[in-house]
Amino acid sequence: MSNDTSVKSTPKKADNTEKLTKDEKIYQQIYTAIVDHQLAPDTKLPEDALAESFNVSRTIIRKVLLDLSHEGLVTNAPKRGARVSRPSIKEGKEVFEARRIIEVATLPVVIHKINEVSLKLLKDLNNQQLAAQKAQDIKKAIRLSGEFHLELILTSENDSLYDYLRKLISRSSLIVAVFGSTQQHLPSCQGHSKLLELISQNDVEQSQKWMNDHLIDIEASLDFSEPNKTNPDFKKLFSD
Amino acid sequence: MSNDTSVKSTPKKADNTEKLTKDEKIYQQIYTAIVDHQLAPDTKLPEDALAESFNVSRTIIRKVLLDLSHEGLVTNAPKRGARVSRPSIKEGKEVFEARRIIEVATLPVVIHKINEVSLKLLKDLNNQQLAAQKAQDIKKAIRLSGEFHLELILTSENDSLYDYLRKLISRSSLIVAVFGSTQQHLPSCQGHSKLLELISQNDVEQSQKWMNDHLIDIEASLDFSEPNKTNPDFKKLFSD
DNA sequence: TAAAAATATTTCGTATACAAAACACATATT
DNA sequence: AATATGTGTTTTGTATACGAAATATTTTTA
Repeated sequence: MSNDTSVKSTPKKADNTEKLTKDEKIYQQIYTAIVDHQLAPDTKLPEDALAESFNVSRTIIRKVLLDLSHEGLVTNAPKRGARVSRPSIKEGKEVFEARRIIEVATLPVVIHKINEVSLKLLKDLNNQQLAAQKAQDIKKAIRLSGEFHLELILTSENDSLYDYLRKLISRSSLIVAVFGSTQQHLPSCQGHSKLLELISQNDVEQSQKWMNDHLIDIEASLDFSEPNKTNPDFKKLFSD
Repeated sequence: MSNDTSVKSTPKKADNTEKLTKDEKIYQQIYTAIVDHQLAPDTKLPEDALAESFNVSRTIIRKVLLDLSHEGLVTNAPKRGARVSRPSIKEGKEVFEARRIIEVATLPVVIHKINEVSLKLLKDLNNQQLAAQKAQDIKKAIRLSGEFHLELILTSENDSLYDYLRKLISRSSLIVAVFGSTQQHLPSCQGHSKLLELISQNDVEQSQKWMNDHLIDIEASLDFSEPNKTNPDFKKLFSD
């Protein structure tokens, strides 16, 4: 299709009434399956099989996989096909460092430009997230948390930054899939309530400090210590 | 090819000895033509014509154009083909705002991690740029300036940020093509010398201030006032 | 039996064919 | 004359075919 709508380079509200072309629908389905952890890292994504299950030709699938690789969710190895990306420890740390830099440095603009409508939307998202947490629906809570961070930067009215943060947050889902500790430390029981308060008070400095700590908290809930599961340590495994 | 090497998602030195596949070579050629202003914004990029001139099938060209659209250099309109992107005024301002945010906020990491080797490389790049400016080779100076900014962020050792800044700098070239004022204000006669000095002294605060001012300077050398040439004002044009 | 070689099978990379949409131009209509 | 309609051409979207590389399987050999 070669259109760039499937790339979602423009921030838009969840206006699901808009028509999606065939490849955009397929993109969305695979995208969702990956960030929702239904497709685990390293899962092979063979063109033939996908083409068959979506009833399209490989041409379409190849385009979708290429788009997903630009999003960082899929890794394409020449001549050996696409797999769901498995972020390395280094990549995991880099993504959170990038998020800290972007999200903290954008807050002054956000606070300067935010209005009542956005603030209400953010409060709604935060309430939904708190409800999901109370209901133990971790996945929903994580998704809503991501939406909150995105909605926040949307108020900066900078499409380029929005687009970049969207990619970082997508990749964060993958990173949680790989490095999320089993005991689910579940950071931020209070969600983003405190941040909203600070933003309402136009407190740039404290907002930035909160955001920085918040992202460090999330990162701290991950376990970057274990060796990458991609290369199992056979020596240790079979030494007896 | 569906490989992601053509996307250049990993920072690497200008190691031109590495083998490029056919589509990567084509990508590079079109990429260079665009950022060097040999292909002006809005120039149509018909698949057939490109396929013929590169002696490949449209399949390859479509992949290259898709990659370029992810880079932001090409805009793909469904069913009506690809064109060299013409950044709007809003996009132009956004790109420089994003650059300010990224490059200023990354400086603490850069200063923390920089070593003698990178510093020497940066000094070389800066000297080359000054020489190019003295020789009135504006295009070369601009290219070297971009390489300097990229090399700088490379020292932060964050591939994701590097990748994003690379895209922003590519798009900056396009923005200069569209909004660069004819009298070439030529900012930063001293290049990046002062910044290197501040970095050597580990002066985070002053470095950040310098970088912010520097990017504002560059932006100020552009003329965002004129109406977008894409939609010529016919009424004004033919009113006589 | 285990490693190596040969063969078969799968999967990817690319060219090509054809349908459908967009475009350009000529003709008709008011 | 300006807009509208129709027709032919160009260009894009998608499926498919085929060669080539990678993977899996079998056979051979030590």
